[in-house]
Amino acid sequence: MGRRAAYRGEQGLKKGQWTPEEDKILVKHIEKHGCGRWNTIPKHAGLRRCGKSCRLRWKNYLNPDIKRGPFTFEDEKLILQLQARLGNRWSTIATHLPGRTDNDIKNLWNSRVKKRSLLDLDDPTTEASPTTGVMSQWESATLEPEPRLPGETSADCDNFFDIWNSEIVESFTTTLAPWYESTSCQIPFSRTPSSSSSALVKSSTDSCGSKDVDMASCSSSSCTKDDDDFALQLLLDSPLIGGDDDIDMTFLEEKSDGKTQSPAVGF
DNA sequence: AAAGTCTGCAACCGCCAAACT
DNA sequence: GAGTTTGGCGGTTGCAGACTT
Repeated sequence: MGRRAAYRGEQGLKKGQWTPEEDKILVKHIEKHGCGRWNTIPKHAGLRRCGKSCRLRWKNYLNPDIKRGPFTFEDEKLILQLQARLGNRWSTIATHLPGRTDNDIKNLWNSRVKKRSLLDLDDPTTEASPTTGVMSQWESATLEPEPRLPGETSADCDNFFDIWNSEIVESFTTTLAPWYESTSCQIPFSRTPSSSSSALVKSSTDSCGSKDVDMASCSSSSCTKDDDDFALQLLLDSPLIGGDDDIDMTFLEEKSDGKTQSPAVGF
């Protein structure tokens, strides 16, 4: 799969799809010499590519550390949470998903957002729903690059996860109750007592057309895609994330001793 | 079976910041 | 300190395969 047919760019540099031969040359060179100065690599390796292109090819495709295959539900949930917290800082988000590249995450996000915005357009009744606010904020987050948070470190992100794992899921169920009741839905998630991480369990009944699925007893591999999609959809639809503030989110700030900075999309 | 449409994703582009001269 | 180079990032594009009609 490639972006465009290979062609020669300026100065005889090749662009477009990488061939298996080029891949082999690049991998061999990096295995032997490491990836130091990308601009010198094509010259030394004998590739007619720019350094940038080599770097990208290695980083997004050839690097053996890259995890391939579809994202799990947990991965997607994590991305959702991180995006809500960090905005479109894909490289930062990628550091929390070992083996996943920022490009993969970006692609996943873009396809999800695209899907969602089309759904919203198709269904005018979503106008009054909290979902609309969520999506418009996500989309605006895409359009307006969030300013870098000065001095933010991965430790700050970890702090966020501590908060998330300890408090948010609980708050998720309690805070959302009024909304789900108002929409005749049952709260779709409850927290498993034994779970230390952010395990969410779909309730066994609901009035919104969900199926009876116990997410806790269901590994990502044994769950059907529909189930995963359904659960993710509910997260996406949650008014908790970025809604227009009928919901008190101050517990986040209190819990984090002021470390939690105001999020890109309204946490 | 063919044509049209959709989706996933590899790769390019432009911008920015850090490092180097 | 100014100019240049390099690496990194996020946004976007468009091809190819999957799916639908």
